[in-house]
Amino acid sequence: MYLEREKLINFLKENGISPSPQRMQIYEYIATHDTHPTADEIYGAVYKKIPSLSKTTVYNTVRVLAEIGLINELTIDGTEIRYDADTRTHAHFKCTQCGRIFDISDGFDGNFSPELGKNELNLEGHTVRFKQLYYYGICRDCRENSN
Amino acid sequence: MYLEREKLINFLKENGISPSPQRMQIYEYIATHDTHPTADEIYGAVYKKIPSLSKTTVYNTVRVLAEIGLINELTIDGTEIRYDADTRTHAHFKCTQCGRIFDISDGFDGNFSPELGKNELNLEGHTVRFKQLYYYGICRDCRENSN
DNA sequence: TTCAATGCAAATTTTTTGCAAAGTC
DNA sequence: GACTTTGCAAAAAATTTGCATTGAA
Repeated sequence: MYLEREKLINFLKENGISPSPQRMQIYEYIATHDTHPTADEIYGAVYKKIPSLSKTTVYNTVRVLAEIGLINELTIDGTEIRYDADTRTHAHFKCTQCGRIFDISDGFDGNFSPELGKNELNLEGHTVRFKQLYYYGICRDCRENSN
Repeated sequence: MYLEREKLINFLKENGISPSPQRMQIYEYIATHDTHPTADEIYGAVYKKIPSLSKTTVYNTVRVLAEIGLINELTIDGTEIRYDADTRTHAHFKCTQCGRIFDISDGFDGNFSPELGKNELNLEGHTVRFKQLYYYGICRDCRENSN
């Protein structure tokens, strides 16, 4: 589902950016954690492997990775940006109690077109490049724990 | 579509919060501007009518208004929260060129259930209270101006 | 006079910017 | 050697917090 090392290196090179250890590790961390980490969380984890890492590099890298479409930015929170290496269109659910963000494979009505993101669409005269669907509520765990 | 003065006062009182001039003006500003203003923009505008206004009061007020459901928070941007007094479920389109945010009356596929927000829904075991659909792209004006 | 609401100042959090040092082709 | 990438430090932007003052019932 996510790019493996070989393909990642090629994809980066095709887009004119070099596969530095920092970039490889940052992408790998995002791709292997479905927690939709923030820049700070990415930094905290990758720092253990590359102690010289700076937050500036994390911010630079996630911007570059988002620009070439390797990851998506999630703005489900108003005050921090989260990153997702699963670039197939899917929705997200945020539990307002525990704060966790869950992937939702499809809109609840079965109509959250999974093909968007590849094709441009026209919406009331505007050209759509991308969309995000966010749900908010109480997750299963929090609901059951409160019983 | 938006609460007029009388109803606003009653609604605030019903929810145990007093209809102070600050709260009235802040709600009125959001309700009469479809620009989805940020706290800073609200402050800049309401400050002209209430020069003693502080940003803390703006932040306090928008939190309270959101809690009682008078306004919605938009997190279409990752780094700032915008406010919308139209609490009917509808989508938003953000132009990545000019930065403006447009109301979209309905999802492009006609299936963005307008009744959500009133009824709770179950989604893969989680309890949904609220949802937001955000589109990103180039607005009509920007597209035509670039020709 | 009690409690809620406001406002100032400082602190916190997230992200961005300027620039020098290090690495790459 | 030119160009890219990194990392530090400082700045900027958005939001929150502590607390004293004001205002209303």
